[in-house]
Amino acid sequence: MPELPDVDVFRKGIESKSLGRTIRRIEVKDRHVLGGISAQRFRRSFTGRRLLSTRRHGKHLFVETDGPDYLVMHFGMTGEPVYLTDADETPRHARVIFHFEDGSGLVYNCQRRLGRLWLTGSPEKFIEQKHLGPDALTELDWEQFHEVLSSRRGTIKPALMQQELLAGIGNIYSDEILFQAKVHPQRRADDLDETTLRDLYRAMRQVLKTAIARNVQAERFPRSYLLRHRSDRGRCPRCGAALQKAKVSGRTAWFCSNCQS
DNA sequence: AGTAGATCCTGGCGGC
DNA sequence: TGCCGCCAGGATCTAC
Repeated sequence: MPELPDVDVFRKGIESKSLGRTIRRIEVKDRHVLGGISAQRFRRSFTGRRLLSTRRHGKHLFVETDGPDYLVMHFGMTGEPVYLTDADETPRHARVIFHFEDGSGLVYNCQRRLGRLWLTGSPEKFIEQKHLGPDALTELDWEQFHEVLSSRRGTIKPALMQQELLAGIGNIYSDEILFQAKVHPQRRADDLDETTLRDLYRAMRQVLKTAIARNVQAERFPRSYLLRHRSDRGRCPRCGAALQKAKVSGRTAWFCSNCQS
């Protein structure tokens, strides 16, 4: 579930709660979440290091340290950072805990264990190795967006979600963007005319920015957003019709068949 | 080239 | 009440 806006909010949280702190000790409670690195190597790389800056690319978060390695975080479906003061209890699904010298802590919490932590010497190389496309909000301009999608022969929804094409959009926000742009999730990408693609690009930027500005709290989102209504008895906030649910390339897509053509 | 389907993963929920 | 199976969905892999 953590998509681009969620990860950006996580990033800001880490900035304000953990930046500048020095790691005194690292507890790897579940080595399963470490992406192909041993717990020893992971601890050795980051113990004694200070957190210097953060950066987000799509759904990935990079934390720069004063050592040679960046910490890379991906949150899967249920991952989140949790910030501890010395009095706080460890959350239930703590997988890795960074204890800082001032007594505070940063927990990588992840219920379903689909998220991962890595280390990398270079975010650019990491992005390249993972074949991630440009960040949907900060890197993808209209020309690139047009180029990527106007030649796609497949369905629009999975194209928006494909991280190799553009990075950051998942199931929830692809539905929202398509709804705002009034595009049916099952339309072919190369079938959309220039104007519709423009609408889609504009909706993408507007939705992502709004979600970040509202701190990804659904109750603070505009009423006109699909996000607040995607449930079995949900109605379209625009026309009032019952929302439809369909499997589109293996994912549940919510949409309004009246508004989205 | 693109999609479908299985897999990984856990917990909540519907159905019987 | 108790248990089974389904579903959520991000990413990755295989098969077509």
